[in-house]
Amino acid sequence: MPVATTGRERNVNSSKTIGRPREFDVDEALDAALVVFWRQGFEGTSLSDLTSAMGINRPALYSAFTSKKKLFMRALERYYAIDAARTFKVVEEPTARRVTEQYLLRSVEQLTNPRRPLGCFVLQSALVCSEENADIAAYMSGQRSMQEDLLRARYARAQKQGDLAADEDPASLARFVCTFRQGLAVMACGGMARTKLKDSVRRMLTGLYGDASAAK
Amino acid sequence: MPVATTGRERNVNSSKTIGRPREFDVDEALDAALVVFWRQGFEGTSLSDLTSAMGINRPALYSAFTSKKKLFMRALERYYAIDAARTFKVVEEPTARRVTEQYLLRSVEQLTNPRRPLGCFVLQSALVCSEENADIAAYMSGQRSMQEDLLRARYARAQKQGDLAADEDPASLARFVCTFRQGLAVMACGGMARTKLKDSVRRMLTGLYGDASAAK
DNA sequence: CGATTTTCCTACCACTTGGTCGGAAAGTGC
DNA sequence: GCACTTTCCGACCAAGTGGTAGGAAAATCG
Repeated sequence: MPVATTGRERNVNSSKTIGRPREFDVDEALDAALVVFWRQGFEGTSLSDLTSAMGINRPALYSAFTSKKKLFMRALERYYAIDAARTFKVVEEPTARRVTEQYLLRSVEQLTNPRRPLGCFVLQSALVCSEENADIAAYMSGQRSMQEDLLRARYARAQKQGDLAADEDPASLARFVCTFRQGLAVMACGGMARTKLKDSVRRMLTGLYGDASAAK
Repeated sequence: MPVATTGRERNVNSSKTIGRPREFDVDEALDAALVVFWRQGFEGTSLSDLTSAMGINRPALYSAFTSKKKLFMRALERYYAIDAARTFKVVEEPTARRVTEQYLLRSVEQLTNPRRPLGCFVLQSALVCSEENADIAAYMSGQRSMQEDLLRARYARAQKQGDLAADEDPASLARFVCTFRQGLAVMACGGMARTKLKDSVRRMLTGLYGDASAAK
């Protein structure tokens, strides 16, 4: 469930604001922060890493984003809006099978987007943390399981509509698909090529639906 | 390829060493360090976290293990020797199919060992890192791909022996199995129950080998 | 016993961490 | 022009980081 709405702030270009106008674009700065968190993880990213990537200085960061953790949460929102939106839309596909196929194929596209860091922000930005930041690791884990919930709900609906076998367990199926997709994310993070990931997806779909699966 | 040999140091109980005897057991301390790195990741673990868990003070740590990174590498060795050894032995199974089945089932056992932190040390201790520790993240990524190499070699041998279909691609198969196993590791790290992981493994094996797969 | 070797441990090091203060600067409305 | 509002930014903060120095302590050897 992407948290939606990026860019609440009035922008530089919107005419007539009172006080000195902000000299940087909030969304651009946020995107720069997102990329650093994505590459180095929450705990591997220092305030200095952030400010130099964002092109602003420390007090500007704090006045715009309050704290490192809040900035991270804003970056997550932006990730959902910019990078993950297309993947989440697979629940709109007409059949359960199409949902699975498109979920995995779009995941691969997303995980190996050449214009972005490799892998999955939700996975690698905070898989584990020190006690001090355990809340963030737990939050990200919750975000991951929400993807599973989304699929489970979609499969359950498909079952009601007779589009999924009555003896199938939607929760188990969703869990299985998500588990595999997390594996794709790990491999993508390690630099595995898109073609190889797609080959694995092809195998997965063959296992689920038989040889006649569409490999796009 | 587990790096083997833990415990090169002369131990407290081995009689007659010159100089003041060490007051802590090196392997016990190493194990305590392993657990902390496992739970919090390399960058999420501070020297203070380590010394308090190991029950020693800072100079003792440095005299025994040289540096934080070297200690981490020693912990990795110990992980292979203590936690992963049984999983790696699956290559000794008689058939390719048995190798796959046992690899996944033993992985689940290992990932949810109730006497250990959840998940996979090799995955979660350093999935991504700051630039300063990028070497560690890269090293761990290499360790993960060595698991894939191990399986690929085993499948290739099986193919030579006629135990794996001639038109099968051992590299692709190994990649697929390893990708799924990394997914299991992520889910285990997030607290997914052993029974649910085994259910996913059952699905995976059914997809690979058909319904008559042994679920142990 | 004293000399030697090794470990233990308090105190310390320079540097980085996340975060803030307060005045100068750049806009607005009147 | 002047009051007002907001941002910019150098300087600063306490606390924590990985790592070390150096003397006291505990063992062995002769």
